[in-house]
Amino acid sequence: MTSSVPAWENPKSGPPRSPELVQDRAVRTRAQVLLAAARHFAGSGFRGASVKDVADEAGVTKGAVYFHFVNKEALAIAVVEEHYARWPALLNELQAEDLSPLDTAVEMLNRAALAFRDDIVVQAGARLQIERSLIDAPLPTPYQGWTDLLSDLLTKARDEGQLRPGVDPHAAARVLVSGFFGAQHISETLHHRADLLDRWNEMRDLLTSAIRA
Amino acid sequence: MTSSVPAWENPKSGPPRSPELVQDRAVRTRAQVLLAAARHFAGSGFRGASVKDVADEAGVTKGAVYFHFVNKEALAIAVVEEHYARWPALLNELQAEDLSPLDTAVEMLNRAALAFRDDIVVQAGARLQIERSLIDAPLPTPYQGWTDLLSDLLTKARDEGQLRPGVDPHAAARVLVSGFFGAQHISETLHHRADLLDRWNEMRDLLTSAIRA
Amino acid sequence: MTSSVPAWENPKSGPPRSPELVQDRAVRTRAQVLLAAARHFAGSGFRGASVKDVADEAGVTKGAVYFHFVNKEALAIAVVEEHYARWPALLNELQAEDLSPLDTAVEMLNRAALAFRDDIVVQAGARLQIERSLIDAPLPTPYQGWTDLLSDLLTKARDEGQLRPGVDPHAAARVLVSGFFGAQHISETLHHRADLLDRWNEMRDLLTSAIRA
Amino acid sequence: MTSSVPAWENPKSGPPRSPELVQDRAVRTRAQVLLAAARHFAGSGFRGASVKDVADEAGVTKGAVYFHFVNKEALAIAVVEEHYARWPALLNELQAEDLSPLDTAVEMLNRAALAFRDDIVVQAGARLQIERSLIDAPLPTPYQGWTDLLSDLLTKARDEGQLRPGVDPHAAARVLVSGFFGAQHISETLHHRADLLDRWNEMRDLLTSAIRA
DNA sequence: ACTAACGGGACAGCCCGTTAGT
DNA sequence: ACTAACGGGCTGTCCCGTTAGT
Repeated sequence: MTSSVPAWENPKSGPPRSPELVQDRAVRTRAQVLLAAARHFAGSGFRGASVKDVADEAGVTKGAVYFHFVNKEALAIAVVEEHYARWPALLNELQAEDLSPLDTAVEMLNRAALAFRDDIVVQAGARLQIERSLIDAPLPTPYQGWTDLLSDLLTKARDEGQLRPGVDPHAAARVLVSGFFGAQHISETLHHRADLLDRWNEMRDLLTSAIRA
Repeated sequence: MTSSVPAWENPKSGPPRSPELVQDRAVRTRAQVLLAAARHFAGSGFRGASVKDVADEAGVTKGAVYFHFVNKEALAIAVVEEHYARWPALLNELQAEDLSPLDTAVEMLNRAALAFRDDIVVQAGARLQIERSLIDAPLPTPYQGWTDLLSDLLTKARDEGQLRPGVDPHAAARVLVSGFFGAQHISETLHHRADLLDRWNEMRDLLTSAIRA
Repeated sequence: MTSSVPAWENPKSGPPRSPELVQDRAVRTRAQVLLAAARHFAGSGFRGASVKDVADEAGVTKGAVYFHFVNKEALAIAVVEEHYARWPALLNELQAEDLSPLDTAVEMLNRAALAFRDDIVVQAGARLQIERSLIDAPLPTPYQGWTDLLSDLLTKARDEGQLRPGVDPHAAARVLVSGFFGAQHISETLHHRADLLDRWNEMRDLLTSAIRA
Repeated sequence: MTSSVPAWENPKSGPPRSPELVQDRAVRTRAQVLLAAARHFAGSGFRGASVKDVADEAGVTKGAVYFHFVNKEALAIAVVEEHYARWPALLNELQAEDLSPLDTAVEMLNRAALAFRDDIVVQAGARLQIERSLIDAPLPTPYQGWTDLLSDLLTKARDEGQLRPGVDPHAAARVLVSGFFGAQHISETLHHRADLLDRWNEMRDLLTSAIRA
């Protein structure tokens, strides 16, 4: 009853971004810079965050930042990729729990809501995606991975008779993604995501009542 | 069966701000600047659009811009207020059509979708609201006017028995707003709003199937 | 016996570079900046002279510099054009003296030697031309104007029987230009142009003894 | 009839600087770096060439460059010294051919023209000398070695009656040097030295016709 | 009511040189 | 003998806002 891994954006293996970076101090520095960048990008956006701010918060100089990242855009890309690296990991966890496809889909979003509330890298990635037109570098296409994943799971759900007749799995997937990101964004704008879970629960309950058989 | 005008953000529309602005060249210049600002804010965001860009597109110098607007933030505020001035007008139109409260609510959103697709001022206002944390000036609280309006209409609809039992009008209003803005934003990000109407129709159909009695 | 004006690099009219720039303070500022730029370019070269240095010496800020010149390259171009504006003026003077073509050619170079020794703009232009490969902006082709002018004059001189038989006017013109700039450059490098006139006289005497009939 | 070796700038050529550099990998690395530096200095000048560029082209890291050369200036000095090491070698060759002093002088310059056209180290050295004021390190005085050599040879030529009466050997030497470097520089600027030999032949023919008895 | 001109301050990006590490 | 990593500093550019001038 578990579903196979869908095509997510970043299927290539994890930590060792570049084959070098052998000194362990370096990986620590890089991680610090990345985290500092996430904090500032999340708080001030791409233009609002200066490289010096990031360097200061990371406790290094700009020279060190530019050793690890060729330019500011590369910093943004790294943060966004770190954001996307969260979801395959989360899916792996869930597949161990042996849920139905529909429950897997909903639970993925439940956990994602938690991540959006608590994980600064996830928040930064979301904000950078919103500002992607200001960043002249090719970020991964947003929402696509989520839409594909949910389409896949909902198609399986339909095949197993879990969906109300007449519900198109692909349309439902798009609606779930739009609803999730809309609720998340408005919660962030109005209440710094303090009510994110409540808002998502509201959204989820209404949508599932329309989708579930 | 028509519903009263709700508390919207900007009820103080009316005539031009200062009486001496009635000189016709000045008002024309002001309008040109505002339109140019809308275009650049919509396309490049608040930080990405420079005052010089706006002035050039309006065919005036920066000095002229600063004659009409004390600073860049004032420009943004003016655009956002122009955005919010659209909705009371739209509501007035609809009330002449004598629809039920639920249909009024849905039709408001249908027309708003058209405005988001076609009206540069509406688009600019939406983008500025998304970037509101970058603009250190008090923009009107976003989403609130829409939520209040829809809450009002849905409450009326419930009183008239149009809602499915157990549906909370306030929660449903929040969900509608989140769904609308989520679908709108994703359509803008992925396809420059070309598929906005399709995406909104998908969203609307699923939500109304859960809400309508 | 006077010769017509040859095709120099910059035959377009003089001072009013751009149609605007109406305030007289502005033309003064622009001239100050240009002179300061000439001084620093002559002394430190294109890369060695910073825009801040130039602004400081001109007594303005970088912002003012960038109002008059779009970028550092534009500053260099302006200096070089100012350099080239010297020669048509000089030629005009000489034509009033009714010299033979050959004497006109030689006297042009004599006066140019004085200018290279005393005129900071001429010196700066020469240096920038030497460093032209570092400046990614299209400077006027160097040496060409001088070669064309001298070719023209020497051709006239040959037609009047002033040249030793077998001397090619074009080759002689190229040799004169190379000899002049070589002597000028070495004098600058070794003695800050203190002995420029002596070196040029040496060069000129030897060359004319080979050229003159 | 052969002439003795004149005082050239860099008589202390000889074996490698420090005895422990004889480790073969080190000398190879040093040579690679020097060649890479010559290429970049010739193409981009002293300021335009970055140490990182040089290191990359040499296939090593900046640290390796700084192991062999204390700073960027030392790199430039090494290239210039390598440039000057060419001429004594060339003179030695010529002295085996048993030419007259005047022919030796002219032939030295003929061969030098070939070197300026083909040898990147010679080109780089020439360019660095032109930019010497930007390099705050004491480069050997340029042109002096050539002038001394030619003065010596022309004095001998005069003593042997090869010079036209009234020609000062020292002045003629200075003129030859100026003419050579002027022609070389203009050929480089206008045609990337493609016509260097033609231009030098022109110059040489005119000058020798004025000098030779 | 609007323009030309200017001030001051930031920011991204590089670049030279050094040090920790091997 | 050489590399990976990092520090500090500077420069060109741009941008917001103001003032002199008309």
